[in-house]
Amino acid sequence: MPPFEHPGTSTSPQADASPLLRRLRATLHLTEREIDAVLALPVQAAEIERHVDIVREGDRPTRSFALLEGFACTFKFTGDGRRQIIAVHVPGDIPDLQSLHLTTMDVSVGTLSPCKVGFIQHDALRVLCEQHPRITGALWRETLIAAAISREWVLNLGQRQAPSRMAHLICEMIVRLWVVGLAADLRCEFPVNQGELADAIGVSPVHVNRVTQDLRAQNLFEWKGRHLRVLNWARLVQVADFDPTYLHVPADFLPGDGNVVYPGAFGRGA
Amino acid sequence: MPPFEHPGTSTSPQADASPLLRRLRATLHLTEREIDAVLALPVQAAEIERHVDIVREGDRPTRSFALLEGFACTFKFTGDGRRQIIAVHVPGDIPDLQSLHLTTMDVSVGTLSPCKVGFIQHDALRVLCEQHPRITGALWRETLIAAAISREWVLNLGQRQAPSRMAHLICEMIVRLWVVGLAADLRCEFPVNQGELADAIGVSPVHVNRVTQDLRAQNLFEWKGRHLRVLNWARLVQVADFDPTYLHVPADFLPGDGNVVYPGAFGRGA
DNA sequence: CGTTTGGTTGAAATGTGTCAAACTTTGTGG
DNA sequence: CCACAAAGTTTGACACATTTCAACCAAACG
Repeated sequence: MPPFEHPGTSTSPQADASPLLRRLRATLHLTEREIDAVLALPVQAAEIERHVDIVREGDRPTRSFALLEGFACTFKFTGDGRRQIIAVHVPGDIPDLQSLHLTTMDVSVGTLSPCKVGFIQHDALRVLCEQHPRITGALWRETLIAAAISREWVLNLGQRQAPSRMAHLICEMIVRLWVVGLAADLRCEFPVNQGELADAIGVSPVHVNRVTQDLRAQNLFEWKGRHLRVLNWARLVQVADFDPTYLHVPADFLPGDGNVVYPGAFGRGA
Repeated sequence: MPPFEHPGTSTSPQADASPLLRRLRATLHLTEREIDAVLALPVQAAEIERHVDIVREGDRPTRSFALLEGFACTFKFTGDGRRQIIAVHVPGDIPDLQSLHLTTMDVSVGTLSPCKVGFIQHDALRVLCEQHPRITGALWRETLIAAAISREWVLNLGQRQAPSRMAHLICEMIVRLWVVGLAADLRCEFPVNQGELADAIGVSPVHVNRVTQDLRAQNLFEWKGRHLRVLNWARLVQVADFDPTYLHVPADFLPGDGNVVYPGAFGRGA
């Protein structure tokens, strides 16, 4: 499938940066002036179909994009064609923000579902950063959280077995979607098939199938079509060995009404 | 073992930030003023023994540190006590720079060998960044490269088998050390034992032993004590499926005298 | 309604883990 | 400089999680 080229007729010429703004304001109190500056960003909106690459390994982009609606993922191939999904992106993310400072893409980003995205030229972002140091900090922070997530994935792939890996990915998705209001009631869109999940947790599609049945049998969640519903959050967290610290979300933004005990950095005795 | 506390008598009270400076200048031309600003940073030097934690998961540091000499690593435990080494740090790195913008550490950093480090208060870094936007960019870039490295580790752990994983880690170490002049002639310090290597590539120590013997038998490298010597770089790169793009090192800074063909982002036919 | 996409199953092959013991090297104190 | 302890490496036998292959089935789709 060809990569995403310049937006065609299906593209609305402009969009506002409000999802981006919402994201930044979640952790940082912005002044009027800063808010205006973000909203003044020239954003080129585009709708992109499922399973289309937006940027590819080797590209040298002059713009980044904010994911406004839908799901995307970052991935990479080994020399013999095995794909690893390295991150899943949810609305509000800026999946290729790193290209602002790293000229060559070392990964590809593609859509998992139909998406709405907003492209922003690097020049515009650079001006924004120069004039608003606190926004620089907030964007930098975004890239640091993305980095924290890949670090956790390293742990997940390196040390946990398939059932935990899978539960862990689901926990992460739920929390991140919860934060942006897309997983109220522990239900969410999850437009991924078993093969894609397999590429994300580093196991074969067949094994994903078996593990899924197992977890389903334990009544941890329902997953059908593009919809996911967690039935037993506390237990899922336990199976996943999930500690949300790495997501750097304030504690009161986490799902689980206070009854769920996350392992926590000090939960495993000294 | 207790974490690293306030530097004791073995600590020389100050050090200069020149290794840090060298790193920044590698990709960015700094002005006199910028150079002076970096050198003026108050750096508190300390010598730290092998196998000591410098920062721990859950900490809320008010400073970061530059690794001046020696090897360190970032790691994390699962709930049942399995350790994953998430990154290996070489001189010039700032392993916990993320704490500048993320208040709580989501990983630990510890020494692999005796190290010399230089602590820098976050306040000082923040002032530096405010006054020198290009230095902000360079530091941000450093964190982005660290992120790119963990992404590659995700691929490595998720899709490659033990022999490739191991070869890949060695290739990465060689390139990163080569860049800072510590792997001339494809030899370098590698103060890691088989158990630690196991934690880094996500396999058991026993299996590391077997795989090592295998790769050694193929005359790819010698590894004895704390010293590593690559005997067949081209072949090692091949076994590792190693494409150094993700390290974001200019091509002419790579080892291999031009005869080595790295797979490259487009080396696998489209 | 047929075609495509995605899910499910079983049996056999395999890479890696585990355990426990022996061996070798390195470091250290007498 | 030796002797001993500690740390690290090597081995074998066996267990097990996961892969592979191939077939079949079910649901979604146009």
